Amino acid sequence: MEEAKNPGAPQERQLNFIEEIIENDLAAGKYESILTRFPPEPNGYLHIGHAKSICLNFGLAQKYGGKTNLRFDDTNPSKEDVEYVDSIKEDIRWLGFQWANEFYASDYFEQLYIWAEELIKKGLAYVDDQTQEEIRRGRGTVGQPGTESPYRNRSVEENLTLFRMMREGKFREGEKVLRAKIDMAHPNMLFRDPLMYRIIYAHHHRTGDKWCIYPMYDYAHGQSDSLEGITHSICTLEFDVHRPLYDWFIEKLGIFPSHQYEFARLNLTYTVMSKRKLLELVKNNYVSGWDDPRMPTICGLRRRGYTPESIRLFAEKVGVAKRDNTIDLSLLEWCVREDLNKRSNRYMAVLDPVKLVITNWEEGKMEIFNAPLNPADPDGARRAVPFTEELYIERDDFMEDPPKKYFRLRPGGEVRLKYSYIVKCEEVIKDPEGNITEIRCTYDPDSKPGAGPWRSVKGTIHWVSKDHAKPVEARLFDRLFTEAYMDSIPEGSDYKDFLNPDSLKVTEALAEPALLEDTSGIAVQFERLGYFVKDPDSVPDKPVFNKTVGLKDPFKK
RNA sequence: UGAGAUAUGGUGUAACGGUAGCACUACAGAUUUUGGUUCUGUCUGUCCAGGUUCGAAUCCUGGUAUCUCAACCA
Repeated sequence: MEEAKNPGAPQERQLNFIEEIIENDLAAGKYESILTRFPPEPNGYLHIGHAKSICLNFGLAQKYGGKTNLRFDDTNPSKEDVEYVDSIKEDIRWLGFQWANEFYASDYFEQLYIWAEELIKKGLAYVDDQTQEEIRRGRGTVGQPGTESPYRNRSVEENLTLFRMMREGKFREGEKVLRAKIDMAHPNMLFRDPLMYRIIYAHHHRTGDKWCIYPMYDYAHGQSDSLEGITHSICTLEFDVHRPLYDWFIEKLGIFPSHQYEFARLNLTYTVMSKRKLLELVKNNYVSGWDDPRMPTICGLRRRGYTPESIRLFAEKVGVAKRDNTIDLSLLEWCVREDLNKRSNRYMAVLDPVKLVITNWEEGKMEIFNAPLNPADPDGARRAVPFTEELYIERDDFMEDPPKKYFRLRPGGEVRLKYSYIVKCEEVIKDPEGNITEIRCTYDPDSKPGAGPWRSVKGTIHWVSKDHAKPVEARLFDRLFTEAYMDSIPEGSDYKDFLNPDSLKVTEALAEPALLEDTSGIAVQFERLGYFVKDPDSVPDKPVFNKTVGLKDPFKK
């Protein structure tokens, strides 16, 4: 006998580069335990890209026995709102994570101010009177060095006085800023005397009107990390240019040396991932809200039927690296199917019903079939499905003139009604316009499951009993809601038509009204999922509107 | 002709000088009470050019491409 190459040993998952850094730090005794943080700005809802970051930060802490803080980066009151902090907290909890502390950058405004005065006293910061335009010009370009501000060499005393007056509200917005004094010719643009404070007269969602000067990101983030004792401050790639400045403030202040590490942010095919654009979709009513099932937001995905487990699985599958990436949407879809398929209950529902009458059925008779709630668990819970003379089936499960490989119902053909009898189509009834209104069939009494030998036919389709079925309200069916939307989109329409809520049409029927409350698994029953909002800026050369997931399209090609 | 970052199949991600592996996708076959699920198989890859070495995705040199940075956003 040949020996197995890898006897029983499951392959260990490779460490990503951040895990490697952490393991090295821990091994070297640099830290006793790690502390990470998730630092959203409360200016929008979290999306699938944030989910990657959340899973990374919280996941790392879990893996290495550390903790994670939630810190709202609320340094710009003109863009932020409590609505967003509430939704962010809800989404993180829903994803299954618990933060050790809930902090706000605004908690540190006083300390940050004290440190600013300290830097002024060290001659490392100054108040600049230049206009925004002058500052911009003075910064130079990527190719050319900047020029120093005429106010750059004020005395420490004057700077201190002016800065205090800024805090006291003695100046108008834009009149003065506090800048770090570094190097106007530095090759890294961020070192050309970056702004530390600007004047904003806006109501802050937490500090109210206490402040009229607000720290910039670069002046607030590193120190906030430091104050909390964050060991590994993980952010996306575009901040890598900021890292030297992050380190500079920490070094000049001589405070706890948090370190920043960058990974590549998530991009998904066909998916808008910019907060700005998502906000636009919401504000202009192209979608019903941040939780519209077509949105790539966490709450949108939730309404669409995605589970926390599936999103966490996705985050694990996409990996963590430093190169720019565009993940194929099919991976996300695979993740829900993977999760839902093995544990969700199944019910039959008909989206676009057409009546099917059993002509040789005893009038008034009802038979109850016993079906598994989850076919993957045949010994588990079961449900009762009533079968009567009049049924509904899916309109596209019947074709009068089917193509070669069509397995479902056709004139004279046979098909199995899932969990029940085999029926044969004997007659098709149409209205004057030629639309099919009724399909008349005979059933084979010997094909009853469990009674007699099993007979196989090529097709099996789902159905509901007409008199037992219940119309379903769209709002109860977020998953189908999406599907119904999708089916009503005319081919070639651009995204604005695509987003027209008036195009909604839902005509489902469900066998067991009592089960309405539990809609888990509906998506899987139909083996279909919808799509994200297309990027408004992308050219719709290849629309993906009607792609069906997991169910092969027999008419393709 | 500034600085920083990154280059491995269609898409992601491993391999840390020693057989380029895994996942998604696609395709093919088997099983199947939905064409789903499950199982099996197949296709496609080291940015380029030199060099070091018995041996290079990996080290060296030189190119090339892509991304980020010139907000009183984060």
